[in-house]
Amino acid sequence: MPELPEVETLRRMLESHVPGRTVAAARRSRARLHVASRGGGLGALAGRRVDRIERRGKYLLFQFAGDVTLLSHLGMSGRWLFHPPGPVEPLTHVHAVIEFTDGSKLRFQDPRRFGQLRVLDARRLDADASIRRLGRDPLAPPLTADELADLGRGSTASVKAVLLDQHRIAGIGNIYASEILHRARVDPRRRAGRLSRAEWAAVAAEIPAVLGEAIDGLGTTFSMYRTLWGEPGGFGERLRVYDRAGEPCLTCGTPIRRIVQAQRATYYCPTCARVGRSRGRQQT
DNA sequence: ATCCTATCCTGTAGGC
DNA sequence: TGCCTACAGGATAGGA
Repeated sequence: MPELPEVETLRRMLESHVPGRTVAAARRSRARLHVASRGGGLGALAGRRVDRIERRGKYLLFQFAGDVTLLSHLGMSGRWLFHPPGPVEPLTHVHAVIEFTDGSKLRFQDPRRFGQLRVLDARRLDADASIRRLGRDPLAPPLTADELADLGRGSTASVKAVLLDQHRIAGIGNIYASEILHRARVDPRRRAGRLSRAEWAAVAAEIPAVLGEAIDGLGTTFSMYRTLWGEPGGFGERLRVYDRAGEPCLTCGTPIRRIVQAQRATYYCPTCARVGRSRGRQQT
């Protein structure tokens, strides 16, 4: 479900409502998430005040007073929902509840259970292998064409696989990889090591453009994703290729093609990608 | 090292 | 209506 724009949307909403609140009780339900918690249960959060909410790639980090971090990954279907004081509707697949002293609460819901929740020592986040191996955030500051070319240099993997590799770039997922490459007019099947400097420059320009617009739209709701208030994101109607197989390209009218790479759907316009291939050879 | 495949889990949409 | 299959925004272990 969630890629960088969805997680960042959640982070901003959490950041404006949660810091300053103190945990009265936090518990994890019996139904376990696929990746088991390490470093103790959520009980360690009781009595602690939330200082701030951070993001690393697709991970959310709740920073609590006393150097305690709650790490959360939404997997494919995870949601954080915020509830003001008062009764809440019952929900299935709720794996964790954090109650604050004022009666408000956060619930973590994740039907597919690919999500993650871990309590970590804030001073030693790198002790967590998944955090330690994360590549750099593509937005802060924006990746340059040179950095991207370095990340892809010598790689025989597809350029789409490189964009999706969280050890290289932390935050781009399956929807935005297709959108970025389409707008950059790069064929997703190209081997990353073969891209020209001009192609990397186009990709570098589209990464912040696409991710930024998606953040402005509060993310893309394809099916599961909801904001902190349970609302869908608005960027879905601005997708140009994802889930549009057979529909006309908004640029040239060619039917959008769906292929499978590494068992995951990729969408692209074959005409736009071919036009982009010749860039740089036709300038003055 | 790098790349690719299979796997974890549940819900939903579409074909019959 | 029900049954079946295919597919879904993720990361990761293990094999080539």
